[in-house]
Amino acid sequence: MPRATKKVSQKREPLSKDRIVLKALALVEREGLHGFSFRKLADDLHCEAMSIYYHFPSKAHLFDAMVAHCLGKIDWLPDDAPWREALRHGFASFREVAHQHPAFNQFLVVYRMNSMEGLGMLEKILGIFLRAGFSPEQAARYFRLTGYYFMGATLDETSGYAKGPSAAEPVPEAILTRDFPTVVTVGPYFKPGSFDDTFFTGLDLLLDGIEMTHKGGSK
Amino acid sequence: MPRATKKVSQKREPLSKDRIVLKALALVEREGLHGFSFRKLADDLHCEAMSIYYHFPSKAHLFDAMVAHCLGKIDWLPDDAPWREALRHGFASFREVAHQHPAFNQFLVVYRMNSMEGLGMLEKILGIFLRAGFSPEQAARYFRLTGYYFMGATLDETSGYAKGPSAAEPVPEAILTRDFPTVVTVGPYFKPGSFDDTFFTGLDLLLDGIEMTHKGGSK
DNA sequence: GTTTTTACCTTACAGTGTAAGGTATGATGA
DNA sequence: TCATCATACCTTACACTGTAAGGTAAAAAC
Repeated sequence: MPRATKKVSQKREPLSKDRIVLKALALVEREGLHGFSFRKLADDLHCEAMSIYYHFPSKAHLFDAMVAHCLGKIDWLPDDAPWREALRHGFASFREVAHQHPAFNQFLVVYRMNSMEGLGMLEKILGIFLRAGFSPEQAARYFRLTGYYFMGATLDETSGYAKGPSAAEPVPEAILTRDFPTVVTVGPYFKPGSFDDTFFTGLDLLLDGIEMTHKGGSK
Repeated sequence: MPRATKKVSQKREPLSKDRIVLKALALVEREGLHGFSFRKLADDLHCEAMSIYYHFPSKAHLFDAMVAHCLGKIDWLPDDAPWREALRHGFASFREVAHQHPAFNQFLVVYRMNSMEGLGMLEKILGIFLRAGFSPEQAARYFRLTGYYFMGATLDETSGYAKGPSAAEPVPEAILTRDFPTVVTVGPYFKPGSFDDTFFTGLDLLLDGIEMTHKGGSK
């Protein structure tokens, strides 16, 4: 059906970047990344689509602001905290933010952190490694390792296999049990119940490995 | 500019699923995931957009087939290979495929593996863990850990920070050096030169950790 | 020789981001 | 007080998207 062309003329709070960003994030969660559009967002805001352009010159700019909003919610320990705790805490907080916006997280993980807020996050994490005494080269490498793991983890947790089918033609149950017995056997353990445990197990595994090169090498 | 409405009537090879899939993958690499469209694909195939619908009932079905094509190119060691080598080899091969299709990889990593080929991949990896003597629960967990890392790694390698700006308003050089000194210091080490090293360092770190629980626990 | 199937094309439609330009309201300067 | 200007929003229009509905020429099946 076509969307309502005439709106009831009603009092409504004026637009603002913050209000638009919040409604946009909510819309993405309601309709999915794919289902998001300026028209639907305008409906939610009780305004016309083009009014949004007064506040954001393009969809890309709006999405930048949404990323910035999410990154801004990450909690970091003070700079003098021990590096392992600082990393664990930062990643855990980031992960919580990702879980608050599962649909938007699909955008977040492929977002290149070249905005002010994105660079701020890089600065935070790289700073933790450098202050811990790692060389710039080590910092870059370990940032990558932990970042890889983190991105993949939140991505899978928010929109992976456990979230149900995305293939256009999902495999029927009968064929599943016949052709993929291992998947069926292991399937029950793919439930979100163990997400937390699994996540921190892997993160600690990586941090253990990183800590060992630290103690052994540059001390 | 509008695309040419009249085509030069010329001999051309008939359509086929394979030909469409290959051209579609090429188009995604040329124009990006965002720039892909059935009209452009039809131009490349020298046919009309709707002709593609004879072979694929929807864009989702076509993209499923593209995923299947990519997954089909992954090389796996025989079932009797040692589990660590089998995993390393499979992931390394998958990674090569991902690097052959960097733009499409953005779709691949968020793809839920519920298609025949996706489940086939799950079956392969879970099988490696089970044959190695891990319990189904361990298999699920370690599949997750390694999978998280792998997905994040290929994602960052194919479209991460090192690939240049994606933010609508990238931060100017001057502000970068002023506000993000750590990023600037570490920046040189973010070049793709060390991708291979970094990837296998992290993978081995995880496999080391996994191997230790194996030896210690269920032997 | 008739019918059916295959492989493609034409047209049309609702929805997309957004360029171009219009308009009501309030602030500012004379 | 009146003209001017900026702000905040809206209207219209355009080139694009995926795809539903239906048409058509050639090949295959009977």
